[in-house]
Amino acid sequence: MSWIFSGEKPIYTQLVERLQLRIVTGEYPPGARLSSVRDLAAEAAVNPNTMQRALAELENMGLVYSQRTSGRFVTEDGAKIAALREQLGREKVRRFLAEMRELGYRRAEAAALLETEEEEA
Amino acid sequence: MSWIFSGEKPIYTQLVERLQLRIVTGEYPPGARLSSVRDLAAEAAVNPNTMQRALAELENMGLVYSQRTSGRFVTEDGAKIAALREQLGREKVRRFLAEMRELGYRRAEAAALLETEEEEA
Amino acid sequence: MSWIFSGEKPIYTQLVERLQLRIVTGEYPPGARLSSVRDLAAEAAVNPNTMQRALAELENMGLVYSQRTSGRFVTEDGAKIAALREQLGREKVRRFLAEMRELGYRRAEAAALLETEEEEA
Amino acid sequence: MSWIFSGEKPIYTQLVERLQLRIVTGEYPPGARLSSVRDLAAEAAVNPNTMQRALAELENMGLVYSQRTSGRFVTEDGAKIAALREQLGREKVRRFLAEMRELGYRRAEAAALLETEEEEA
DNA sequence: GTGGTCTAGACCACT
DNA sequence: GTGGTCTAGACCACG
Repeated sequence: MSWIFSGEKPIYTQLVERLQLRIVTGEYPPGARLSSVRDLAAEAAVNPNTMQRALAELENMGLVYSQRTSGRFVTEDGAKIAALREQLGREKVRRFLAEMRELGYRRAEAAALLETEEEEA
Repeated sequence: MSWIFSGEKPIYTQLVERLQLRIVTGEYPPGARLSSVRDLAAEAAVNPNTMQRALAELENMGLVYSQRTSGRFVTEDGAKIAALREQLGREKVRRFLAEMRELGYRRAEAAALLETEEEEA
Repeated sequence: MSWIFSGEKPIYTQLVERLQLRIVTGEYPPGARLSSVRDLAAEAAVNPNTMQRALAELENMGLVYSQRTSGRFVTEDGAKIAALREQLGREKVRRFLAEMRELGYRRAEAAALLETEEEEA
Repeated sequence: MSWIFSGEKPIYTQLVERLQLRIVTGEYPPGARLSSVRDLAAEAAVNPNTMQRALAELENMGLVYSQRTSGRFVTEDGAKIAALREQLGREKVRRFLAEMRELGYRRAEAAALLETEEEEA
């Protein structure tokens, strides 16, 4: 996953999305310790304050928790992660359907087109 | 349809997309006369040259044709329009699948989620 | 043959060329009487003076001759017409070779390409 | 090669043709870096935007590609260049045959005339 | 410095 | 009035 930002949305928002992705896909597994804010910020080439803000957001959602002394960890609550995964999926689905409707596709047609599209490796 | 531009992509590109949408959805039916370059430009609040560029692009694709004195017209070639509609649809599908894959959804799962999503009016 | 002028060269020059063409191709056969200057001018939608100048040029070349009372006639000298035909042909050939040379084609290659080109009806 | 424009066709079209010629003849070899838009424009004594338009056209055809910061380059695809050379050649041939036909020459005769014409240095 | 985009405003041909 | 072209000049992102 690359750390490229779009300028369209605030950077911290994009950081939240990328980190959610890593959690949801298991790249950051439940219970895993995250790198330090400073290291994550350096890796993403953003200001530490920006990264801090993104992590606070994740903490707010209950996706990560911090222990004063030992750092930040991904939640062990698998259900929460699964729920996030579904929520994000549904958002994508909703946007997809909206865009297809703009093109004049009803859901059935969109689904049909989906079936005939080859899946990449 | 609103004329709001994102700054992400060049304006003329976004103009092309909006106009394609209008053609594909039949808002501009085959054979219909478009407003003049100047009028369309005024409507979209862009420079006439920018609108001209977008229209030239559409002309290149064979979606519209221009007659010296009487204006620009949507192609009467329904197959071409249908092909564009499918192409645009496939692009959406491809991007959707890619995004879902990022979330760890394979196509079958994505399709399943699609089926359970209520379709808006 | 249409009477469309290019603006590139003087109109009377273009008239000369068109009339030469008609003579060379036999559309105006040897000895044939030409329409009056006024009629020809009307047909070509040019000023009679312009047509007059073109005809004078043709007369200078000996391709047409005028009889005071009865009008203008195409020369009966078949050799002269044949010579013109060849001269015009050679001019085309020369220009063709020059253009092909610009593209990096030597004569043999140009001739080869010529052979493989289908002749239209 | 001189930068003289005919007024018959748009300047940017003529620019495209001249540049194609330079590519096809190898004056701009495959992979070669073109001068900057501004320099080429100055050389041809046209507005940079006009030259830009011509270059964009060439880019559309895949004859050149641009790299954000370092400039424009001739394609390395020799086959593409060869194809263009042949296409341009065929166009000349077709026009030549059409003109000869106007003079009453069939292809065989035109070819014969071609053979007897001295090739210039 | 490079390419790329956009605006503003003018002029042309065509009818 | 229509589309089309051209110029002039500005601004941007990328390195």
